[in-house]
Amino acid sequence: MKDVVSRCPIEETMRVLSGRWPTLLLYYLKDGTKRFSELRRDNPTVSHRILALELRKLEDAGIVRRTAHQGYPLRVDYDLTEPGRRLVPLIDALGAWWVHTQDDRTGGSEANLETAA
Amino acid sequence: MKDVVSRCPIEETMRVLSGRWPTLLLYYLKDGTKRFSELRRDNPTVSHRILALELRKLEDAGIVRRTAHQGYPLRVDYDLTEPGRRLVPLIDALGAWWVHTQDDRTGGSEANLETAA
DNA sequence: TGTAAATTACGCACTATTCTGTAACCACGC
DNA sequence: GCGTGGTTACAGAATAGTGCGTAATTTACA
Repeated sequence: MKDVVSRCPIEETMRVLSGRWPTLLLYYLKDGTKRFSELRRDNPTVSHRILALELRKLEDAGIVRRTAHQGYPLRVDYDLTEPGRRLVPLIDALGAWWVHTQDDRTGGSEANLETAA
Repeated sequence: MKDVVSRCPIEETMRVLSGRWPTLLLYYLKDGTKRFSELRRDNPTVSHRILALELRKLEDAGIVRRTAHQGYPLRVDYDLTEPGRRLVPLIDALGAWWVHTQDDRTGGSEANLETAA
């Protein structure tokens, strides 16, 4: 459960996307470039340590690109890579699945789809 | 961070699918009905406690249906519900995304798509 | 003019919480 | 006693949060 490299692509993908933060960060980054502090403001419940760790994980996975500008009060930009952008609609589809499923349970006939755009 | 019901459907979906086992179980169940012990054999690295917990989680989420036959040496069947079956192609798409992404890194021009059907 | 404070993006150490695994046990019918 | 599906009790591992420190520079203020 440590360095087991599975050959299963789904397992590999879930290794990166599992947890609360990865998909949320994808969600906030799909609008464009964000700075570290902006991402913290977007989501105040994540600690800075975890945010840094998660961003690094996404960077290692090739989903997010980190751009550090050397300068005075320090400044780092994050944005999605091409693979990262390709991931966005898939994650949106998962959200739509959830909405659809809840809809089946609570409502019934009248669809009240709120498919994330 | 305990019983916080988020309004974000993606977060809700990931709450169920996060971790190693949910997507794997979906994968094994997409072929049809399986018994508890079959799922253990399919995936020997999961402990039976965790398997029971994960199956219950998926059942609560409405993804898996549990059918207990009362009888001699006890027998329980698991299979996917309708929402569960709708989830399968989305998960396959995540796998395909991974394959594609790895392909971009190692290979380059010639696409070697293995989009799971 | 000197000093303190704020800013930004973290790293490190420590703690708290959560997850996962092991082992034992239950019920049942044979 | 065996095998089935499942639960509980406890232990260890993984994950998450808190708070302090750092770098360089600007601002706050007496």
